[in-house]
Amino acid sequence: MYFQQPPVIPIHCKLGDYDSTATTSNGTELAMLSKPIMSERSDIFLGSRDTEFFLPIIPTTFHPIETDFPEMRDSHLYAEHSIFKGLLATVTTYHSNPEQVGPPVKQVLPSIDFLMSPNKIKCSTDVKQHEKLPKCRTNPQRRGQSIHLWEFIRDLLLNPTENSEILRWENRRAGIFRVVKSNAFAQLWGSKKNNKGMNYEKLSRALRHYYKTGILERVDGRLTYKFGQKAYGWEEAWSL
DNA sequence: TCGATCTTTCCTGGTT
DNA sequence: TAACCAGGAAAGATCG
Repeated sequence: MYFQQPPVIPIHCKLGDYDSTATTSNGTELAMLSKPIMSERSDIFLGSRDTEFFLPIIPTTFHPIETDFPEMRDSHLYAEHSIFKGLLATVTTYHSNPEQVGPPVKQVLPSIDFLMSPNKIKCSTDVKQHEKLPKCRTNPQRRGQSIHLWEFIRDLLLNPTENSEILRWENRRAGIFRVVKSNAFAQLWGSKKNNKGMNYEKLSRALRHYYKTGILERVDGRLTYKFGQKAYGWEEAWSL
């Protein structure tokens, strides 16, 4: 069963439940789970057993406070909490006794960089959302390496305070960006992929492959690229 | 196991 | 001359 609409999962995540955090461009904090978390129902837990994912740390006022964990298989209940848009991660919810309750339940969660600030959140009933998503290769052994190159670029651009010396927006609204330091850019990608032999020549070739798929578009100017129609998540949150 | 996808690597030739 | 761009070809890695 696959939930097309990303839910907010009302769990009580605390220090020790996650091994790293990320902050979105709008300041939303996310927690990357390091171990399965049991729900208040003993037969269900959220796990990172075969996939990695982030959970948004929702401000209390937006957190759907409930005394019981929602029924994982009840899409109606999930629809009530479907307030995020923009999906990247896949989450598998396991039942502790598969023979008793069936296969894992897969669902999708919002991108770490595509979350809207709480006051910008809009409810959506668009169940087709997930169809726009590319396949997400998630493997715990490849944590941190499964990201696609264009997603890596997008994430760098969405953290301008840390990465403006490497990548910089040329035209934020149009999705045009420029590589400031090509060597540093290639080394950063190489370190991400554990590939010491990466250089800008190779990296740029990979970028040019994106022209065919529509993830990038050609623009004039050296070291300048533009996100294409197939790229998502780079837009400013308030324009959604 | 196999096909699809996404790089990675190497290459030639052209431009800035 | 160095850095970059364009794109073909093939191989590697990973996934479903």
